[in-house]
Amino acid sequence: MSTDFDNGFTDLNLEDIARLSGVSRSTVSRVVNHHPNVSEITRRKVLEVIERYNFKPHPAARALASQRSNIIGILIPHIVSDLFTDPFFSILLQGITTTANSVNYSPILWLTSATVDESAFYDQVFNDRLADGMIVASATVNASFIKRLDQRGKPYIIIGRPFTAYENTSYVDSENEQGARMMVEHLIQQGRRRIGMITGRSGLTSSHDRLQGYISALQNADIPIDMRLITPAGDYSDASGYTGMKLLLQHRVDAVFAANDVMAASAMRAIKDASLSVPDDIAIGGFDDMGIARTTEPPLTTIQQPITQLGDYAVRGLIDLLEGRVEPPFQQMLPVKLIVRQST
Amino acid sequence: MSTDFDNGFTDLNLEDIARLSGVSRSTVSRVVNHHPNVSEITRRKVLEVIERYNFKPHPAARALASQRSNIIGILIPHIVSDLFTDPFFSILLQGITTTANSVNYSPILWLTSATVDESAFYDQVFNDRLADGMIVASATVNASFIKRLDQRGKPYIIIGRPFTAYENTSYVDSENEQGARMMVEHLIQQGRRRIGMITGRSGLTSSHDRLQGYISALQNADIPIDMRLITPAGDYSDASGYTGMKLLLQHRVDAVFAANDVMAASAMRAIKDASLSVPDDIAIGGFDDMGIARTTEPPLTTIQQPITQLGDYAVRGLIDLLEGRVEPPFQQMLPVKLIVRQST
DNA sequence: GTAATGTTTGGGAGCGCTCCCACGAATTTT
DNA sequence: AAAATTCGTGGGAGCGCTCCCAAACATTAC
Repeated sequence: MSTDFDNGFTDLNLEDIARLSGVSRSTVSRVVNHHPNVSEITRRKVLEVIERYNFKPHPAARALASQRSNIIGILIPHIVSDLFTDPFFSILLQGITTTANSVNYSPILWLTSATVDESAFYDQVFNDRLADGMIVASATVNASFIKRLDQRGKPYIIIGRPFTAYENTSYVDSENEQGARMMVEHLIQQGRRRIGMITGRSGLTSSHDRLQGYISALQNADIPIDMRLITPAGDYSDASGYTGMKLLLQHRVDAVFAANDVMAASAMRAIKDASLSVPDDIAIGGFDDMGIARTTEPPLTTIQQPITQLGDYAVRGLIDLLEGRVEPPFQQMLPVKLIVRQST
Repeated sequence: MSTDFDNGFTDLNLEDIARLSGVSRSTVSRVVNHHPNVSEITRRKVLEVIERYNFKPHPAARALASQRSNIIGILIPHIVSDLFTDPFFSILLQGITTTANSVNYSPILWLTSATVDESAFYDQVFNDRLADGMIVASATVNASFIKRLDQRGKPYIIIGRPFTAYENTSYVDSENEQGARMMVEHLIQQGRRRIGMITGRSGLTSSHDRLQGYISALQNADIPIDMRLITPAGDYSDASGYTGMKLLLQHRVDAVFAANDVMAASAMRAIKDASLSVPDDIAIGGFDDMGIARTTEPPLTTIQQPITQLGDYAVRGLIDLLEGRVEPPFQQMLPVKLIVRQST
């Protein structure tokens, strides 16, 4: 079937294009899908008709026949408040979407939210028959989550290395440990010796890895680890940065590495409130290079994460998995960069 | 066809369910789609089998046969930097996604980004054959954009009332004008008389409407409009709030209404840098009730927008349009709320 | 020259649904 | 009582593609 002007829109199918260009349905299909065995002359002829009528194959028909939808699911199982305050997910989403679109995939979105029944939501997600594969954007996935992901039988990639069973799961992540080490080495090189750390939310590999980097930098420099200089209760929040810094002030630190920029900024406030100065009395280093790092006073030395590329690699890796070009697990760590500003 | 345990997953089709429950394909289809004419006993029998095998109809097959995909496109044609700094879109996306999922629709995402060829991107979006309808989240759509949207022949809803031709286009928006009026009336009620305004980015209906609300509040109170108290170059950015406030300081204002919270916060910095105090010397009101409004010193009086509901209404409106329950244009303005904190 | 191989093309079957039509059974009307 | 209507159900056709197979033709090898 094919009504020519459906809502003022040409809406033809393969068969119509075939008729209009004097070839068979199969040949048009070959042209559309860039199959090799089509003579140049036929290809041109068909392409011309396709272009003239602005023909696009019907995605549902294609999906049904080929059993591939060219749709990838993006799951962001995060609590609302994180989305509010943290542009990380916005940027990530942009990276994923841009790359997906450029390789002819459409991203469909699953977000949890406070108002929704979690278990029903996950049933929906895990029973989805539409997406060819999925990207899970969260570092908090646990073993049972990964198990369900595996049971689903379709490729997936996690953004942020998970703690559990990660030997066999596919992920992309930033070099958190190396970034933290770079930051602390930088502080040491500036002559700082009593270097404190405000840690991230426990249970996340990013927090773990950043702490690890801090420790290894100190060890490499033969500076003894002083447990009192590591705040126990940091959780990436503004508030925990402030209270963490208050604690560290009692131990006469001359530098502090905060596990993210938000905490670094609130630590700076705590320092000022104690009538001390950054970086003269205490140097501050952050992590993430969010917008806030540029607006603090003084601007914040921090570690830049390649967030957009995280999304980009996740999509490309997933598609490689999907098309069988690589075998799981697909694992990729992306380099980070030290951005020196005036806080150190 | 139907292999029973495909990747450890039951993956049956209608035909299989029909055979397993001793009825025909058609009857199963009726059960799945909640058609009325199925006897209670048959329905139960079929539902039991469906549940036992966790059957879900194949979305592509369904879409092909019914010519409806239950997918809605979400277009956010915004520059990167906005996404970075403004949680508006994150919250909106969450609202849209949550509602869509709850009514069995899947949202697919289109985001522009700096690295992508705009015209190719829009060709892709406007030629999409997958989505049943789309939600455009941007107040900057112009007449030619709306024309293409109309030509596409599928329902759409714009979030944010557009300037052009809006009589016939469907949109949902917040009561920006009314919100601004409420804020300025509040300032007047607090005894303020020289009330300045830092405007939003020109070309957006939100900026226009908020300015309009400011003007009408003053007029209602018989306070003459002083053009020098309206900054010409506000654009919703941190920087423009600061410079705008610097300008207003030269005209001895006793209150300022900033068209968003970001500018209100930077205006407060400008006031402090001039050694004046908020609210004693100058009261400040914002708009949006973003997270920042709670962390300024003092906390910011502002107007709360129902962002999540904006997404919710957009989805519901779109589906009503899709299913022919309402005729376009679907237009809806959502109420806003004055949140009084300590800055006024 | 013929045989073997490679290239290009068309047609059939099938993907898993929906939707229409038809038929028999149950129910209501006359 | 038969006729008319409603209800419940099954089967066929079709949605618009892909993919396999075979036929037709061109090319190369022997």
